[in-house]
Amino acid sequence: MERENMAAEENKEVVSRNFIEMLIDQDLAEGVYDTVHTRFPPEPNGYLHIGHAKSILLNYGLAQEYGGKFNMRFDDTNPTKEKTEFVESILADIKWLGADWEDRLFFASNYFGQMYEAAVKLIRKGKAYVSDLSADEIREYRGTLTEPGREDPSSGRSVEENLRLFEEMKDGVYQDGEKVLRARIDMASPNMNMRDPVIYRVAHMSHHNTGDAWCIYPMYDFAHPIEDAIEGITHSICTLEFEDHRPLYDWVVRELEYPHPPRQIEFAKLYLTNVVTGKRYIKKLVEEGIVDGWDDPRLVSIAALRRRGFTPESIRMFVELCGVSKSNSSTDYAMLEYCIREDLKLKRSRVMAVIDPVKLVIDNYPEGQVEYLDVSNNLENEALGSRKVPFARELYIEREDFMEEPPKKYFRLFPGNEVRLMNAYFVKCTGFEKDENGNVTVVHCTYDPETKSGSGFEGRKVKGTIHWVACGTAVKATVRLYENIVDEEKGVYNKEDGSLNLNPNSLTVREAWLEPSLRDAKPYESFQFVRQGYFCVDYKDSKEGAPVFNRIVSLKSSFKLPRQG
RNA sequence: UGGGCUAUCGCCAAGCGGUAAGGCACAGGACUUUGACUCCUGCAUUCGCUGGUUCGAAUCCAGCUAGCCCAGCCA
Repeated sequence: MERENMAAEENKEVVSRNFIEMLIDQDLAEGVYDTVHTRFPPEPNGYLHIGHAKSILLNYGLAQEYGGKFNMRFDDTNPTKEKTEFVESILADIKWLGADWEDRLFFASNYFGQMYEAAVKLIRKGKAYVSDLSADEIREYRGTLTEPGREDPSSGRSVEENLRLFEEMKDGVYQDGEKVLRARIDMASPNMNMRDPVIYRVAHMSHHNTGDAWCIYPMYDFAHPIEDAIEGITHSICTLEFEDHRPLYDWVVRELEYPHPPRQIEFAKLYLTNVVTGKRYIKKLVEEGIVDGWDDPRLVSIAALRRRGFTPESIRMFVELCGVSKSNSSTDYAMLEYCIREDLKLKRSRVMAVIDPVKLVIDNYPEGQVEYLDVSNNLENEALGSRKVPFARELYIEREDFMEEPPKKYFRLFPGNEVRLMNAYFVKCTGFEKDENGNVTVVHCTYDPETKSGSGFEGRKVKGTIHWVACGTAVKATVRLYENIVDEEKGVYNKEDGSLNLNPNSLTVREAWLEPSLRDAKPYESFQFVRQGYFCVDYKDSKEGAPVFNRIVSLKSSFKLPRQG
């Protein structure tokens, strides 16, 4: 009995809850809500990036955790910025991340009718009025951060007149900017958002969803609480910059008298160190041809991460590891790298690929002989099975795996030294050839047939093991190695003009030799190239029989080769 | 004295009055068919600063300091 208790005690996971969970627990305990219903409400005006993943996974995760529901909703209240193509890409990205909105896909624009009625209700209550002020005048009347605003000259209109004017706005009587509907709150509020915010504007423009049905569109601050209330959202989770808007959010749901008003909770955005997320910067990179699109593997859009070879699991792990708080923070990119390595290490085959080749000739191995070695795909995960790898007299090995004059503690190939060829035999370096420039062209060695992998040979040990690929059967492939696109030393942004400090070495393209089994690797398929890292087949540039591999992430290494030359 | 928010290790982040979790990174060591992985070990006498309350403060109070957000008919 006592032992059981102790076991139970040990198994009790010490998981601390984030502050949002604490608030939800409290709401549930106090009976404010009896369920949890969240949503992800992007505006379809661009592609999603790693920062959005946090919001998506947080909202979806919370709904899951509490057995509630999660809605997908496009916050498409401003036709000037929105496009259908973004709707498609956003849905694809969210699906890929694994958040499931089931049958609850909504568009704010489908609520325009209800929003119009809501505005009419406010007018009837004397809580909203039509203003004749221009945008510039409204700004003037709003006051400044330290001075209160002034009463709008139009604010004294009767309910009847406001109703008529607002209907005329809807009917297209007015030009863009000629009239707006304002909420009547407090022009002297220290919170700028409460100084009679504009809640409806005139915009004669086709909407991606409603076409030309409307020429007036609600503003975010008015529309968002209504969207949440209509859908029965309980916890409307958004980012910190909306904190100042919460009083307005609450004002709207209160004045509109929704029975179970949603509650807004804010959290800090996810930032990654030394990473470019700004749309205008990415646009510039694309326009200048520095990257090959918004899904260039060096970027951190969801599409870019997917193309690079990141998995949804790794991103979920990353977001979880980052945690949720209200302090502005910037997570180290190394944490993302850790997550993808962690996710892939048991899932992917470990294969041999030589990305900077030099020839190795085994002088005592019969010419023309080819041996098919049985190689495990992943020693830590037998479920991945095994494959046949051809072995022959002439191989490619990594250029850095041979040194004429080795530094201390170098235990790869050098004259007189013996190493293991991974999955094959011990070989002893007997010599090498150089060209007229002094570059090593061929390394010579002899092998010991006794030492074949798996034979149980225990006669002697070697300190080094190197990977290889047989020349005759190797597949040539393009391999792309990435570094940070910005210069980490100088900082992301140039202090003088705000431009990006680019890293000229952000992309290295190499011709590599691969095991023949990789000839038919399919787009998005990924592998661990022994010692080189994890690589994924590019979906864009690979052709039949000629895969292009993106390096997802390199492996950690505690051995650094001394500087060449 | 505009308002709001934040401040715990190089980076995230627990902690909610009882004497500083965890992860990443980093550094040692063991193991190893790749110097990876795995496994050990180390890594905040101190919580932005200064006072106060208390037997006891990262936690409560006061005052300061620093950073972020707000003056769109964007979201």
